[in-house]
Amino acid sequence: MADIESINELPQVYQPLASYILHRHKIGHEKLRDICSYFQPLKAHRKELLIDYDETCKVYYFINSGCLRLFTVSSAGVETSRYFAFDGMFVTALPSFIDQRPALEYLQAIEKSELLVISRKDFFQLVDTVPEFSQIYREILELGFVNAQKRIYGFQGFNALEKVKWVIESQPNFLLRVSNKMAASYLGISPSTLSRTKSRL
Amino acid sequence: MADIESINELPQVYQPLASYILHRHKIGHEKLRDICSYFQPLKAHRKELLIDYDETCKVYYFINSGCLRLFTVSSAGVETSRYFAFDGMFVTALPSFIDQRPALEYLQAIEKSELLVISRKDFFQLVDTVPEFSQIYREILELGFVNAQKRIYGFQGFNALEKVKWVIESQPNFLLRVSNKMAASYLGISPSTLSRTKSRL
DNA sequence: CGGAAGTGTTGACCTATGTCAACGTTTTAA
DNA sequence: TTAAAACGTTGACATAGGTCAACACTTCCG
Repeated sequence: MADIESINELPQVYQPLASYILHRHKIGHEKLRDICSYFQPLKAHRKELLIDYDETCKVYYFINSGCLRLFTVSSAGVETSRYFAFDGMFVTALPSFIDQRPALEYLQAIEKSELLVISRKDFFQLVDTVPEFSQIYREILELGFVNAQKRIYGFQGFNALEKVKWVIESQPNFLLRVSNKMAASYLGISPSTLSRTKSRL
Repeated sequence: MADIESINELPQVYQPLASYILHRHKIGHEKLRDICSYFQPLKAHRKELLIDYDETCKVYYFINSGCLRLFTVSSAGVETSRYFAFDGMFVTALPSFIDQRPALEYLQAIEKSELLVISRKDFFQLVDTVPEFSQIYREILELGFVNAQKRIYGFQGFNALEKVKWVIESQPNFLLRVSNKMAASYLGISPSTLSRTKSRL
């Protein structure tokens, strides 16, 4: 049980990440420590903007606790929520992170959050030198892809009621954790309609 | 220019794939030949089903020429088109391919198509043994993820006119190559609305 | 503690888009 | 080659859901 013990040797702040990795891969605690050493703890307060619209994204975030949201604002000033990431998940403005072009979206903490940050340079160095981490990145991409697909297909031709049922089904805590307004902008319906729909469940 | 010449040494049927790889990576022609050797040519006729709903997907396709479509059919019998892949693109029922569970979608050739097929086993063997191919898989996933995101955000809150403009902008040949009915089911609008919208452009 | 700002809910009304049907044209397949 | 099926377009009509406004409740912050 060396791997399990090795979690406890690590500083508290790395335990969610260590747990994330060990949950997916057999990995020695040396390597685990090494991976963790590239991540810096960071606290973000409610509503803090982590990536701005024109910014090129240079880091990846892991969420120890809290919630981050990716969103855009249309020319008419309407916010559209793209994605919500919760405790124990990786998140960044991925297209910008990959291509090093302006994000064209915002990344924001919507609750007080405790994060780990890794620079893009270190991230890809881990990807290129640690097979287990390369595998983790692959899994993040696979999961991201599959989730994006699910979202498209979950929405395609669905009416408001079906969308709400779908989100309750696929992310049971979502409506409890996220404000109606943000949830509505995620589901692509108006707050009024979301409110009316929930009352009819 | 050994790499360029090496394309011409390969059988005709592998040239689009070789071109795809060389376009993205420096790679010796030995390795290139080796990669190609895992792919088998396959012809598909118009409307041929390559993956069925309950089937677990065991292969990846590369399209030499033609067009493949991923779609589902609702309980009410309504088809929803999920994705169209054209010449020079990789495509499969990815969630099923990754997790080896039933596809829950159909993969169909909508034109007479010339394909290359690689088995899942060989695919992942290449991923695990050829760094360039691992990189290619990563790029497929990244692109797939980014495209899926673009599609979500391209659709979020857009009306019919905006969706049509968006698809013309992001995939100029799409409406020329795909029937109105399928295009409509991809855009999440009715064929009537698509027809009316196009006449108003 | 108290005023201000933000949020959720609900009603009234309006509009974009869906449904259905008719019709001519194109494609399919024997 | 031709009959049958599928498709694209268009009109008439129905409706889900958007917008806007009012109001109560909660949260924020000086």
